[in-house]
Amino acid sequence: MTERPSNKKSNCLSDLRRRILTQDLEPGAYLDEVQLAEEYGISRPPLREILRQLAGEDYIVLHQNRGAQVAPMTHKTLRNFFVAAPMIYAAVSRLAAENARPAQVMRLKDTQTLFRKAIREGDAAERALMNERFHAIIGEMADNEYLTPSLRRLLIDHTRIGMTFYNPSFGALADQRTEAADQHDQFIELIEAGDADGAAKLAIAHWELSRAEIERFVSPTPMHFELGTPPSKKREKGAS
Amino acid sequence: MTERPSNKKSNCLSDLRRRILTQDLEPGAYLDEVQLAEEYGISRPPLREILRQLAGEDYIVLHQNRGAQVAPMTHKTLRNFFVAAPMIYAAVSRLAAENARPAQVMRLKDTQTLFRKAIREGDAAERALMNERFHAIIGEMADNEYLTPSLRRLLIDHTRIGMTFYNPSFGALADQRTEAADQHDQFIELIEAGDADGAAKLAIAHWELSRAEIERFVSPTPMHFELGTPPSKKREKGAS
DNA sequence: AACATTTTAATTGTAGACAAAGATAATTAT
DNA sequence: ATAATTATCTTTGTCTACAATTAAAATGTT
Repeated sequence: MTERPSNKKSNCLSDLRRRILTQDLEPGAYLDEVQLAEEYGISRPPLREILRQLAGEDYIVLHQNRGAQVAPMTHKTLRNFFVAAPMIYAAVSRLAAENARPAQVMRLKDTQTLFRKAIREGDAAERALMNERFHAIIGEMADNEYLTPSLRRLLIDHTRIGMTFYNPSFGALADQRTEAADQHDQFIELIEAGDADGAAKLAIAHWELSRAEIERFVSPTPMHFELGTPPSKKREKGAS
Repeated sequence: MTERPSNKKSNCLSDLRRRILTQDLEPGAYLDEVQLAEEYGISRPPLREILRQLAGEDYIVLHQNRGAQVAPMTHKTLRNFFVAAPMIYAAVSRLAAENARPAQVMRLKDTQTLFRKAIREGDAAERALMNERFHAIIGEMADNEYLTPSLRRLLIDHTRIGMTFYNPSFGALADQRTEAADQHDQFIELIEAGDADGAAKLAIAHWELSRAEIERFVSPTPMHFELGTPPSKKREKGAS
């Protein structure tokens, strides 16, 4: 309420990103402009600008005269993800090791600290967000404006998939998370050492670990992705 | 003037894309909201939505309280482009050959017809746009939402670079363009035949041809990219 | 009672007016 | 005359109100 307008707006933007990444706003959910505008203390025009930007970043999809929808997960999502992820992750990690700057490495270490803390405390959303931030920083390090768009897109769904499959009662995943955190430490070391080949190789290993976790959940049961609700049918509000 | 509002808006969006791709709006140029709003017969709020979307698509960059700037070309542009382009183009072309649908192939052929026509008639802008569309359709065929973001980003600058280096008085480029058009025909054949390896291989060859053209112009003289004008200095209007 | 049609309500899209921030011009002091 | 400060103007950012479109409800018809 006492914030400057632009702060409220950027806060709204980052918070909507957060809510989509953590599945607080679920894939396929429809967003209500007036409700969100009130919630973030801004009027509809600036909110609509934010929705357009989120659409450009592929967090949401806009439908003519029928509002904004959180980007749905389709049956093709996982298959396409498996094709693109290792290629982009490896390429970005390689470039990050070549181009990383000390200030960026510091931010990476800070994020890793928060990542481990979230694992310790069993905070699924925070863990997913810090993992996303970790890899987004590696993307910044790569400093290649032609690869970051796909990396960002991958991270959106990778984070959401990670939230979907999160199951604190399943003990085997605890080991998986510990190993993932250890690999993050290795990323930091390799990037600091400028070891491009090592970073690319680690990216593949890191990917394979994540892939194994995903496949373990996908294989036995049919995928429980939300299919996007068609616009003409009854629309569920995401922020109810 | 007699158009329905939403038509005016989508027309504005696509026309701004066109003007940026053809360098009618040059890299680094600043855009005037009121001027553009008048030009396209809409008010500022919807125009600002469009600018946000274009920012999300990386056509332009927004600066807090100092307006929208056409995405600048920096000294790193070409280097990063050379790293990312062959990888993305090859991957996308491979997937296109695997997944292309007949209706898409038809659109590809139509675009190719327009592409050859533009070459014949020496229409540089139209040629650049039809080349962009051709490769964007291949991107659609690939049907992988994680690769298209980077492909789109590459095509923006590839198209702009093509316009920059376009020189109708230089005869050697005529051969280059003919060969590029022939390769487009080969793309169509390979995609229709579902030859993934062939399409990926052709993508590399197509890239090498383009790369050679670019390097021929870059080598002798220093790059004549526009560096983005810093916001605090006097700002040139793009649509003057 | 089921279906089609009309009426009502809710939501999205747009416009014009106002507020705030930044850049430029003018003024004053040294 | 030059530099700093103030004032003006331009441009961006936001809000409220209105228009248009779509979804839902109600009414009427077969």
